[in-house]
Amino acid sequence: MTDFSVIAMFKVKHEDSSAFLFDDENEDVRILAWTTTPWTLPSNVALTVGPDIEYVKVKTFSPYNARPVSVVLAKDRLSAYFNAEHAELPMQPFDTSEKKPAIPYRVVKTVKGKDLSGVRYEQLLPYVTTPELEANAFRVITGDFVTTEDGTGVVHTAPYFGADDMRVAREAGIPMIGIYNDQNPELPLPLVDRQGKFVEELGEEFGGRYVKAEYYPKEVSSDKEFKPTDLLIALRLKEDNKAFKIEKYAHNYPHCWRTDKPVIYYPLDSWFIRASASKERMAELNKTINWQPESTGSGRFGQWLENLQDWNLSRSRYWGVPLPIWRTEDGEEACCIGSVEELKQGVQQANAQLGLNQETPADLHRPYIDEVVLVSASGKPMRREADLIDVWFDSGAMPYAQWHYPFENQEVFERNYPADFIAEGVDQTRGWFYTLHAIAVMCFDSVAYKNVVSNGLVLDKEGNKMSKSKGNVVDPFLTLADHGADATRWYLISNASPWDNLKFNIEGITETRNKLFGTLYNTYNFFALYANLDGWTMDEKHVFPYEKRSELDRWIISKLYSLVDEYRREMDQYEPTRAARAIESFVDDHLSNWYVRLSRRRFWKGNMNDDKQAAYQTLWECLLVTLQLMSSLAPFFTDWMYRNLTTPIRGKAKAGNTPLRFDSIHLTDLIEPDNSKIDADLEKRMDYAQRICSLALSIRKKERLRVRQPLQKLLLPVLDASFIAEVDGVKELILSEINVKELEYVTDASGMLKKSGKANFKTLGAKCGKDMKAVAAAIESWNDAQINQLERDGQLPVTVDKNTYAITPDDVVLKTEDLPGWKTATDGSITVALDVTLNAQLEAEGLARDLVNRIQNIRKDKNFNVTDRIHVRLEKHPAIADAVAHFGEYIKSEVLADALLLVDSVPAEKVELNDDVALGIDVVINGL
RNA sequence: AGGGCUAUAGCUCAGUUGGUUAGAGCGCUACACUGAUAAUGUAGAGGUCACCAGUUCAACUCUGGUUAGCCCUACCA
Repeated sequence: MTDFSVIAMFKVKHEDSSAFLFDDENEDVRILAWTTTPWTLPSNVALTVGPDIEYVKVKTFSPYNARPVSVVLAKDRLSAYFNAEHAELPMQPFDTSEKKPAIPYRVVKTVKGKDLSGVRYEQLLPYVTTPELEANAFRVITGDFVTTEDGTGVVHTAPYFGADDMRVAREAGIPMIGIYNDQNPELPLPLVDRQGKFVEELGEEFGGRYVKAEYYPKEVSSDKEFKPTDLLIALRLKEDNKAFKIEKYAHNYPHCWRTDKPVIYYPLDSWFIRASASKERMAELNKTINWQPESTGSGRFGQWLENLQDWNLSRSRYWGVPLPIWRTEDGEEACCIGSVEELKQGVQQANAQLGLNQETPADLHRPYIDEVVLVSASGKPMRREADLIDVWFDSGAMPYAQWHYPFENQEVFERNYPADFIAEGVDQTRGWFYTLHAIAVMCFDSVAYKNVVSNGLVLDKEGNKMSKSKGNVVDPFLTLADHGADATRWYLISNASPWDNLKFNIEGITETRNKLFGTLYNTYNFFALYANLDGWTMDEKHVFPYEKRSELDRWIISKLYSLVDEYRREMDQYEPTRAARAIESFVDDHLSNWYVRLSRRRFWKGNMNDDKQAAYQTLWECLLVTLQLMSSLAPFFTDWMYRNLTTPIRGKAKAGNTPLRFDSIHLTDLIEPDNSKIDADLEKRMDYAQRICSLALSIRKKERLRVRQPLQKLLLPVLDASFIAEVDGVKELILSEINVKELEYVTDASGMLKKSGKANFKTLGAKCGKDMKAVAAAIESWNDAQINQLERDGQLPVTVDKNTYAITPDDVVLKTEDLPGWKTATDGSITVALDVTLNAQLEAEGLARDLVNRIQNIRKDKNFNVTDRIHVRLEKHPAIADAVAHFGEYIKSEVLADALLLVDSVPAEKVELNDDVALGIDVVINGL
C-alpha cells in the first residue's frame, strides 16, 4: 500500500551531554528519523541508532522554509537526501519558491551511534507527557536491529506499536507514554483506542480521528476534501518546522485477512505460558522424536525451540475456550479453575460467602461463563479474565482432550500415549507440531508423538502454489471420480517423498494406472484365465514344497520375500515412497516381465501335473502377497482382487481357520518376513540370466535375426570358475528364452580369450594416492601375459617414479575383449558372443516356428477357443517342405492340431511367412 | 532479515561411505515378439548433474559462496 511517509526533525536539547553536537548555543540541531506511520509520532519516546553505525552532522537549510538547520543522520544515507553537487554551494538560504531548489550543505562532524546515546531532544508532538517522561524519555538509545538500508539510520521509537520498539525502550528504561486513569494505575492506555482512533487528549486537531484512512466509512474517505490522518500529521510537522521531507511511499503492510484493512499493532494485556522456562527440556525430548525428514526436526523445529519465546495464550475473541482464570478487581488475587468439579465448588463457595444465588452453567462457553463470580481467599469477588485461549492450544491438547483425560479413560489414554505417528503439513511446524510438543513436555515431561512426517505442499504441475485466483487448482473430487482413489493415492505417494513438494500432474496418475495397476491386472488376468480353465484353486493345507519347485519359481518367491523385507524396512523408517517404488519394480520388472513371460507355457501346456501345480501356487502367492503389501496405499483395488483370488476357498479357510479366512484383505495379518525363502545366490544367478538374455537379444536385433529362428551356440567368456557354476543353474532358461541350442564357456584354456584390466579406483585410491592416474594407465596397458601373471602370483608390482605398488587381483577389474570373428555384446563384466551361422536344420526349425505362429494367429482371428482341436491344411511350397517333414509333430502339438496336411491349394487367403514366402493356410475346428 | 527444503534427460524422479560409461519410467523414433494382445520386449536419440570457487589422485556426491523456486518466522522504523 502507499502511505505518507515523513522524515521528522527532532530538536536536540543543548546540554552537557549533547554539547559536542553544537558549535554554539543557538545552533538548531535536529536528528532526522523516518517513518511510514506518522500516526505513531505523538507516541514517540525515543530515537534508536545503531551503536556502530556512523552518523554525520550536516549544516544546511530546512527544505520547506530555508531556515538554517543542522541535521544528524547516518553517513550511508547522506546521498539519499543531499545532492553531492550542492556540497560546494555558498552557504546561504535558497529561494523557497523554486520547484527544485539547490540546497547547500556541509558535512561538519562524524560520530558513532553509541556516542549519540543519551542525547536528549524536545518531544516532537507534545500532546501527552508526564514528569517521568520528561526525565527519562525523549532521548537517543541504541538497538542492534537498526540498518541503513532505508530511512535515515535513526529509528523513531514508539513502544506501543512495535515489538522491537517495546524491547529496546524497556531495556533502556524509557517510561511508557499514554493516558493514566483509575483502571490503569501502572500501565497507561495508548494514544490510539481500540477502534483505531486517537484519544481525546490529542486535542481538537487529532482527537477522535481514525489513524488509518481505511477505518473511515467509504463515504467519508472518498470525499475529495478528505485528508488521511498521516497526511494531517505530516502537514502539522511541516508547518511547525519539524518536517524534513514528506513523500508517498509504497510498502508492504500487514492487512486483516477478513476485512482486508490495514492492521495496527496494539498493546494488550495477555496471559502467557512461560514456555521459555522449559525450552531446554523441549529441545532434549525433541531429539528422541523421529522426524521425517530429519532436517525439519533438527533445523526448522529444533532451532525454533532453541529461541523459544513465551506462549501468548490470550485471544480477544468470542468463540473458543474461555481462559479459566478469575481475578479480583485489584488483580491481587487470582485462581485458575482446573475442572468442572472445581468450578462447582467455587460457585457454591461464592454463593455462600457473597450471598449470591448462581448456578454452574451447563455450557462453559461465553457468555454464560462470564457471569460466574468466584470468591477469593480474602473474601473478595473474582471475575473471569475476558480473553479466550489460543485455538492452537486446543489442537495441542488433543491427545488428552479426546479421551477427557485425566478425568476418564486413564487406561486407554496411557495405552495410546504418546502417539506412534502423526503427519501434517510442514507449515504446521510452529503450529500443531509445536503445541502438541509444548503441552506434552510441560505437563507430562514426555513427547506427544514418537514419529512425525511433515509433508510438503501439493503444487500445480508447473511448481506454482495452487490458488483459486490463479485458476490452477485441481479439484480433488473430480480427480478421484475420473481416475479413482487407488491410482491417485499411489501416484501421490510414489512420485515424490511426502515431505517434498509435489508437482501434481494428472498425467502422472494415468501413468501409474497403466504401469502398475495395468500390469498387475494383466498378470492377474493371465492367471485367472488358466486357473479357471483348469478349475484350479489354492489349497492352503497342501502347499507344494518350495524345494521341489523349479529354479524360476524359487527365484520369484525369493524376490517376493526380499520385497517383503524391503517393504517392511522402508515402512518402518517412514519411507513410503521407497516402499511403493520397490513394489512397482517387483511387479513390473520381475513378476510380469520375467516370471510370467517365461512361465506362460507352463500354464497352458498339458494337464495338471506337479510343475503346473507349482506354477499356479507360485504365481498365486506372488499376487496375494503383493496385494497385501499394496493394500494400505491402494485399498480398493487390492481388496477387489483379494476377494477374486480367495472367495472360492473362503469357506474352507474359515472351517480350517487358515490365514485366508478373512473376507477382506484389510483384516488379514501382514505377511511375516521369511528368510528361509530368500536365496541370494539364486537371485544373483537369475540376474546373470537376465543380463545374458538381454545381451543375446541385442545381438539378434543388430543382426536382424528374429527370435523364432533358432541359433546353434552362445559363447560365454568366463573370468572365474564360480561364474560357470552360477550360469549353469539357469542355463536352460537362457537357452529357451533366446532360442539357442547350446551354451559354451570360453576359458583361458581355449586360447580365444583376450583379457584387459582396468583399475579398481576404490581400492587403489587409498593405496596409491597421487600416483593413481599413472597406476591406472599402467594397468590398462597390461597384456595377457601380465594379467595371467597377476592371477597366478596374486600380485604384480607397478612402479611410478620411485614408488612401487603391489597390485593385487582385487585392485583390478578384469574384462574380456571382443572375440574376433564373433558377434558380441557387453554389459559390465559380462560378455556374450553369438554364433549367427545358419544351416538347413536350423532354418527348417525356424520356419516351423513361423508356421506355428501364423496358425496361432489364424486361430485367434477366428476366435477359436484356446482348447479347440483343429485340422490344418497347408498349401504346398518348397520352402516349407523340410519344416513340415522334420517338425510336423512339433507343429501339431503346438497348435493343438489333429491333422496337418500339405495340399495343392487351399480355400484361404495367402499368409506371408517371410519376405520371400507366402502360402495359403486353412484352419478349421476338428469335427466341424 | 533469519531458518528450512529443492535444483540431475522434453516431463516425473533414482543416484549407497567421493572411484572413472550418471540411471529408470513416461514421451518420441525404429524394430521385434505374441496362447498376457487396448499387453510385452529390444534398441536409438536425448545431460555443461543450476552457477562460481575450494578440498582431493579423483566431486553429481564434501565445504564455502551465488542464483532461482517454495515454505516458516520476523520485520518493513
